[in-house]
Amino acid sequence: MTAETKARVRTRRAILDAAVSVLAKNPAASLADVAAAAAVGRTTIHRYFAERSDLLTAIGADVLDKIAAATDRSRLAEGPALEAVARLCSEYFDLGENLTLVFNVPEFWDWEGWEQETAADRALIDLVQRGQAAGEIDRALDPVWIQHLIWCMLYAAWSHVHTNGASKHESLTQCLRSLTKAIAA
Amino acid sequence: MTAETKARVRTRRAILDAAVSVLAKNPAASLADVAAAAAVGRTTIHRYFAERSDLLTAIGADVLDKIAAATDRSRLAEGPALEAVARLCSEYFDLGENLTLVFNVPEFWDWEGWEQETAADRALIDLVQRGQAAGEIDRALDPVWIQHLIWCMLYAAWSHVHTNGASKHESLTQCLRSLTKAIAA
DNA sequence: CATTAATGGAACACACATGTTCCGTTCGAG
DNA sequence: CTCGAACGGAACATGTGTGTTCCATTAATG
Repeated sequence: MTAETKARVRTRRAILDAAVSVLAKNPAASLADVAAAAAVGRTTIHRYFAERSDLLTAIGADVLDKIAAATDRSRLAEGPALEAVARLCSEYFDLGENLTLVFNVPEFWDWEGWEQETAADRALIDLVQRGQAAGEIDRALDPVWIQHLIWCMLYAAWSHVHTNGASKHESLTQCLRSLTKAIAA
Repeated sequence: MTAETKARVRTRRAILDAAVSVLAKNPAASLADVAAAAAVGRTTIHRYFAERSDLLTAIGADVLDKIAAATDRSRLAEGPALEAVARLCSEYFDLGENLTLVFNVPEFWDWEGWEQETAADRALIDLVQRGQAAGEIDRALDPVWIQHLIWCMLYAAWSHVHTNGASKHESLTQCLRSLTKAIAA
């Protein structure tokens, strides 16, 4: 018998998903709110995550996994750099609440998990440098700034959807057009 | 004798400034934290702002004032549209913590104060439309999206300073270059 | 069917932010 | 100098989130 029963992984997922959804909209939400959204008792949450910080850490790790998966799907090494950037942004945009959560929840601003450079970070930086070497991407822009810019523009795109009621597709289109022009040579 | 003593306006300013500084870094900071930063007793804060929400409302109004002043200084009606946008961004960037505060404190996300269109909003939209009519600014981009984009890129610039230790000047330079290219025709 | 894992809910102690009251002290205008 | 405005600090009541314990119930497994 595995230590991780099917039931346990399912409820764990339910808690994580609900927490992402609730906290993305209200960073000050209580665990009772998360429990309600997950259709789970509040004590059950404490069974899986002893303290609130443990839940947040688990969420962070989960987001990192999703970012890694989205990066892999983007096949950054293939084709023109600008098109690869566009593919990556489309994938990242689909992270939805997982993306806005990182910006909205203060506990993630200086989270330890971001400090260490991930494979996804490395892949993006490499892609930008490849584009700069090939003359596709503006050499005057710092790759780290471009990385920062991409995340913030994706956040802007989602923010545009939520506050101005723009459609997801239209918002992403405007975002990609702006971003591509911003970093092009 | 005016109802507003010189001493009162000074402490009021001290509280507001301290609150902006503290809350920009930690949106969950207590009023005791604000009081300590303002070198003021906690009860004094309640003398000026009965409830926490009153303090936040006052901060919002103060930020709106600063935005209006910065917009006026930018003289958006003069010169090429792209240069006017750059002037405006430089002024807005100087708002510093007043800017990041609005992004970081959840209470401001759906604040009533933003709903009504201000003169600054109108001036920026008008400027963008003027630029589009003159062929300086990309006609395929929605003016409201551009407005959104400007704020988010300024936030990105400050974020770049804080997390990556970039210099303020260098960060603003990269931001302006990216933004100008992004919205140019 | 029987046993065990998994859950829900009540109850509790604890910590902390908030808002208020009260009183002594300090500062500044007249 | 004097008087009143402004302030600081202690104390208190309140509300709320957190983490824990305990017990009854339900679901899954063999």
